[in-house]
This record gives sequence, structure tokens and C-alpha cells, in this order.
Amino acid sequence: MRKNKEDTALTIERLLELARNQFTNKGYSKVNLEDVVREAGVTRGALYHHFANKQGLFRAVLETVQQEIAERVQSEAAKSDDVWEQLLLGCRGFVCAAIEERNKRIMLIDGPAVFGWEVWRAMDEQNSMRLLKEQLQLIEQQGNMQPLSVEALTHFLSGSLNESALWIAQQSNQTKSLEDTMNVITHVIHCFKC
Amino acid sequence: MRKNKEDTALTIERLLELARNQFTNKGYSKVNLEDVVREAGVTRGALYHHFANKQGLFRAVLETVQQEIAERVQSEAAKSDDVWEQLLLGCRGFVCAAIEERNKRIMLIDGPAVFGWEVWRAMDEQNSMRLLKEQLQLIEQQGNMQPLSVEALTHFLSGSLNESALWIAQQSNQTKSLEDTMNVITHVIHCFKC
DNA sequence: TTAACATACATACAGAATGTATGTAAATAA
DNA sequence: TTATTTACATACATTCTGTATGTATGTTAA
Repeated sequence: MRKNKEDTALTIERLLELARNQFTNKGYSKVNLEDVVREAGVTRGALYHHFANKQGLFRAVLETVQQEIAERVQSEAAKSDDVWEQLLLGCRGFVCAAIEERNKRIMLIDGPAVFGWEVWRAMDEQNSMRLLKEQLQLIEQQGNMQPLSVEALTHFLSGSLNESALWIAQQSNQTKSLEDTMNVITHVIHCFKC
Repeated sequence: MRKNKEDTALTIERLLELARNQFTNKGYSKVNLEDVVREAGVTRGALYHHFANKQGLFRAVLETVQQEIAERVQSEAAKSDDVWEQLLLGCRGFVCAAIEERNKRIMLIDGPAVFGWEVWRAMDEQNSMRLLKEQLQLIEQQGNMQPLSVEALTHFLSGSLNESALWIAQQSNQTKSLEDTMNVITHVIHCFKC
């Protein structure tokens, strides 16, 4: 019965992917683990062998999502050499990634609720949030920024990106909403320059 | 056994207040309705008589919270005659209210998760969110604003206020964090003037 | 090479919590 | 004063999560 390492990795992958779908569609609380394992062709035993509990499964999914988003932010920002332009591109990259159905709810809605804001923030600190803060610190060190608290600024911007993404995701004309939002962000960020 | 109308109103009030405490301390999912009714000195029958289910109870609590916050925002904003100053005072009022323990989690964390972002937004549309949007519309109509989408701007600002509040609430020196945040907000809002 | 052990599950069960159906006493309406 | 509705209590059904245990197979060490 026991599988070799490749098979094992495959079941874990399948569980993660199917769980991500369910969390995306139903939201954390309405996901039935029995459904997940049935789709994956295993039983609850398998799931509880690889993950501590429902939260543990969700945590693994969330970490995947956060990493994916952070990578996209980073690769978008890398398209410019100007620190301000990098910031803008990163913001845009984040919003575009967060809009997506398979990221939105897990990352922005259920994440904070399942783990509490503090833990969720700590997790995010290692991903997109960190990138945002580091970029702002970099800019500040170069002396190009208005005299504002980088910490406060980071959370201010982070929050606006989150909510903007949720709003855009809901609009019928997402292209236009994204453009409107990017205009606001561009304008705001421009105001932070010295 | 049956109570008169005053007694009935009192049980409802007690249930709401105790539920609000529990939701504040434990978060929605970890609240046990049995605990709530025991504290209130009634049984689950009473609770299910007055509220459809756990969500219904939470909805009633959330609506109370939202209304309280909206009232504070409004009364703060009313302290000035200048539309820009009103906006700023309103933002400050919102953050100060949202920081509070008994509002924070219910309003900003569990609300969206329990109802989904769309429903939660729709509820908020009748309270603090509405005030923010109306104020921005007012300013725009007076022709004092940079050419930006009011809708996009509303969500941008709303999100930043939410996240800022959560951040401040977590800091050891809340006074300073609030001040730093208000500096950012002031700066940003200033940039929207024509 | 084989005995000992660890791993990857399956199965069955316990426990907690929500929600529902029903009963009942008291207030209110007719 | 009778009928009806209201405000609960009680008991039960249901639905999950999580845990304890069993088992077959891969892996390792003597």
C-alpha cells in the first residue's frame, strides 16, 4: 500500500491543489475535508497524516499563495531600475495577482480570519508585505521621500492595495477599475517624492 | 414563564452584548453559542427564537458595531465646516473607533470572512463607507479635486484606514502610531486637492 | 538477507457544536 | 374568557473535526 516518495509528493500536491480550489470557491469554514480527500482519491487518514489539521492544510495553501504573489511582485518590480517606478510596478503586480479568484479570498479574506490578523501579518511579513516595506525603506534611505514614517506608510499602502484588489475583482469592467486604481496609486506615490 | 416586552428586549440586548464580547475575544468561529446563552441566563432556545442562527446573531452584532462607528465618524466630521477638514476628521474618527478592541475584529476581520467581502461591503455601504464616499463626491462636485475616480479613491482610502487601524491596534505606542498614520493620511489627502 | 522499524495511508469511533422539532407556560388579542 | 401568539426550554438529529488504531509496504541495519 505504501507509496514511494514520488507518489507521496503527488498526493500532497493533489491535496493542496484541491484544497485550494475548495477554499477559493466555498471559503474556509464551508470546506468539508471529506470532500477534499474524496476528490483526491484518498481518505481523511491521508490528509491528517500530512497536515496537522484543517488549519494546517489551509496554512500550507496560504503560504503557497503568498509566495506566488510575492514572486510576481518581485518580477514585475525588477522591470525597472528606478526605485519609484519599481514601487509602482510592484503595486500593480500585487493588485493584478490578488485580483485572481484563486488568490483573493484565501489571501485577503480568510487568511486574517483563520489565523488572526497578527499571525497573518507575520506570515505576510515574509512575502509581499516585506517587499513593500523594503522598497519604501530603500527610497527613504536615498533621501527622496517626504518625512513620513515608513512603517505607517507601508501599512497605509498595503491596506489600500488589498481593498482596491477586492473592489476591482468585483467590478464588471475590471480593466477600467484597475486603471482608475492605478491612477490613484500613481498620484499618491508621486506625492511621496521630495 | 413568558416575559413582557421590556423583559424580551432585555434578553435580546443581553444576548447581543455578551455575544459581542465573545466575538471580540475569541473570534467568530471559536465562539460557542452554549457559552453565550449560559452567561445570559437563558438556553439555546431563546437565542434561536430571536436570531436565525449563529450568522444571524453575528450580523446583528456587526450592524451595531458599524452603526456606532458611523455615528462617531459623523460627529467628528461635523466639527469642521471645511470639506477637506471634515474628511480628515472623519478618517481620524474612523481609525480611533476601529482601533478599539470591541470593534476591531468584528468589523475588520471576521465581518468579511463570515459574510464574504461583497455582502460585508454592502452592509458597510450604509455606514462608514457611505460617509467616506459621499464626502469625496461632495468635494469632487465642488471641483476641488484632482481628476481621479471617486469610486477608486473611496476604496483606496477605506482600505488604508482599515489596515492602518489594525496595525495601530497592535503597536505598543498607539498614540505615536496613530500620529504617524494621521501624518500620512493628511499628506495624501492634501495631494488630492486641486 | 532478513529482522526491525518507519511511513503512508485506511477505518472506525469519539466529541463538539450547530440547528431543528416539539412542548409549554404566560401574555396579549378577540 | 377564550383563542392565539410569543418566549422561551428541552430533547434530539446532523454534521463536522479530530483521534486512536490497524495494516501493508518501503527502508535500513545487522
